[in-house]
Amino acid sequence: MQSYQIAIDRAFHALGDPTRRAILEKLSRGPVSVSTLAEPLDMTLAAVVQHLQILEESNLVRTEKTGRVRTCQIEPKGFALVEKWINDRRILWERRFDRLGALLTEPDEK
Amino acid sequence: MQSYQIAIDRAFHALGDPTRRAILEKLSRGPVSVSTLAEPLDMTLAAVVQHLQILEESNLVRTEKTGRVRTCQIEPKGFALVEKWINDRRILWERRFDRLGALLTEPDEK
DNA sequence: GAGATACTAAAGTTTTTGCTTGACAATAGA
DNA sequence: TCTATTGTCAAGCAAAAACTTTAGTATCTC
Repeated sequence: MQSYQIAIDRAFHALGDPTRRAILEKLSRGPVSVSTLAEPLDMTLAAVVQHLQILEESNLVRTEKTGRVRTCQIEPKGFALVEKWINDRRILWERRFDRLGALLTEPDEK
Repeated sequence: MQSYQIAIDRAFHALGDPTRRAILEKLSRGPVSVSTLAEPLDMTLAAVVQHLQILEESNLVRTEKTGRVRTCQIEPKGFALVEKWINDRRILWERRFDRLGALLTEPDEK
């Protein structure tokens, strides 16, 4: 399996683009085909497919082809990774904040 | 105040770069100066300052200059925004999943 | 006040990204 | 079978992003 770091890199990079986030917003309402996904977007189908490849490689989207239509849906794994990264940071900075609070409320502690 | 959409765009774009995430990782352990932040990174100080500007504009970092040294620290607002976006998506796709589950466990429902 | 430190600002270069184009494959429906 | 639909692939291009260079300014320390 690919390293945690690479997976994090891919997921955050994928989320960095507004078009890809728009795709994810639509997919969170339910699975749709590539051309349905492309329709409201002001770009060619080929461009949308490229975005989908990036989303799939970062485990934010899963796709499956049946006949000639590829259906796309949300894949929670990538999201979980991103949330974990943020949470890990928060744990660190909140722990610091707690220590600071303790220091301020108990200034005589040795 | 800037629109929610612009704030989201900035925060996700800022998090998309690995160097900026490395900066955030360091800052979550506590406030540091710009040059301390730059030291382990394989780039010039000027480049780090540019990253910091982006992080500050996206409310992920707050900085304050005292004398000649600028001290940087985590600013939770940007993180909260990102988490909210992800959570909003999850609410949608999990609701769908629940309905699907109900449909599968109670197939005779009219 | 002289030198060292800690940045800042602007311009230029290089790399990456997002997108298009055009040519093509596979499947569905008449 | 022929035609429209749905998607794929690879090459190329323009804009954006990341980074460097150069030339500063402000402040600290001696």
